[in-house]
Amino acid sequence: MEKRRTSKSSSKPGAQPKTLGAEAWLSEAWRALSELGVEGVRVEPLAARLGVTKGSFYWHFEDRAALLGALLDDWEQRATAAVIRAVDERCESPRERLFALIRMTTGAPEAPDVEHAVRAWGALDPAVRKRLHRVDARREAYVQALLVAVGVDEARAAMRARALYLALIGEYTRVAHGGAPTDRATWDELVQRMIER
Amino acid sequence: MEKRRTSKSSSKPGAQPKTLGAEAWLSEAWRALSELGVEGVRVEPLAARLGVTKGSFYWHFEDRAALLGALLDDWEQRATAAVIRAVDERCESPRERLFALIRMTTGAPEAPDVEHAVRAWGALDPAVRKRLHRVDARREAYVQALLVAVGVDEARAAMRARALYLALIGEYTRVAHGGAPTDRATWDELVQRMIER
DNA sequence: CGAGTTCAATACGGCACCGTATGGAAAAAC
DNA sequence: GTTTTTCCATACGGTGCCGTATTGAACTCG
Repeated sequence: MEKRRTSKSSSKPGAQPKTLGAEAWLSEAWRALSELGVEGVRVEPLAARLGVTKGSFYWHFEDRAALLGALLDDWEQRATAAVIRAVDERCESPRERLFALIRMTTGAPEAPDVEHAVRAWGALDPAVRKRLHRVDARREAYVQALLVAVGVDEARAAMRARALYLALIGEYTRVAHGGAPTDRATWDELVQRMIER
Repeated sequence: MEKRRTSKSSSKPGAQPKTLGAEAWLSEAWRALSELGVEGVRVEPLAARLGVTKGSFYWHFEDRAALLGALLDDWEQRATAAVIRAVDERCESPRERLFALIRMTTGAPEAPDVEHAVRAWGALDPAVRKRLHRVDARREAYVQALLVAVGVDEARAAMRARALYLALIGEYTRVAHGGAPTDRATWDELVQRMIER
């Protein structure tokens, strides 16, 4: 038959499968994306690194575009919900949540590369732009809500949430270039300035 | 002889030359870079857009790498000195200069694309990273100096200069994706917060 | 054990691009 | 007016990548 891409193997989590699954391709693709950008996500080099040939790839994926699409889906899901949940679980007061949010997002070691790669990608592909907009809007709204909860009035909160988020994007970009991460004191200073009435 | 790349033609500024110069290639390369990223700067497509063939390109440039190098030189020269000079000429008080600086940098319509493209490029090429570091350091130092001149103490000025500059990078990234530019009020709010004692 | 299913190897045609080699036309220098 | 220089066209070989087609090995299940 010519039906492929069923892929529910993987024996059991914990036993490394001697046969590749789609996730293996995905994770290699993530590495390539963050290190080389979208243009670095190529089928044959990926295959070489995985120690297989293209034959495997085209069994798991329709084509290269399908892989890129899968990357986006993966990112959009994890980029927002996970962080917000973690912050909400860990802290109570909105003030603590703000500081925790900044610490988490600026502390994750591989986040900048991924984030920057996706953004660089977005400058090239309109489909990626849309997702970026959604994610950005969601994150910014969350920050704004925290600021309001702290006591900043709506209008100012919107402006400061934007400012904070812009700085965060800037930091991702900066670190993605190998720049030294901005230290906690600087972030605290900024957040503090944004919080005050 | 096999000596090429002498290129001092261009008749006179004002008369459009019927024959291409290196600058024509450079400006097309800029467009490609900002629209498509480094990987979009390819010799043959550029030639097609200029209505000539590769033969022309390899007369003016050693190879593709030389073109990319020329782009970097061009950028580093214009990216810092020009803006600082303009601001210093136009305003007197450091406070005014700060607001003017932000307005100029966030107001230039093609700056975000160029800036973001160079930064995306920097994530891939270590040689580009170095230039980025230099430029970033110079810009940040300028902002810090302005903050100190306004009356912020050194330590805080360093942190706030960083924060401001990060936000600016973020804005470039944002706008490069087709996001709406952040409005003046938001910038003024941020700058104001960074200025206050 | 034989048949189907799952995953990968091999081999192929095609495209886009790089860089080189060589020749030609038009302008500049003599 | 011939020679030289300047700039571009044409043609070529080479590479890296995409996607398809076909075959084959290993595992699964009857």
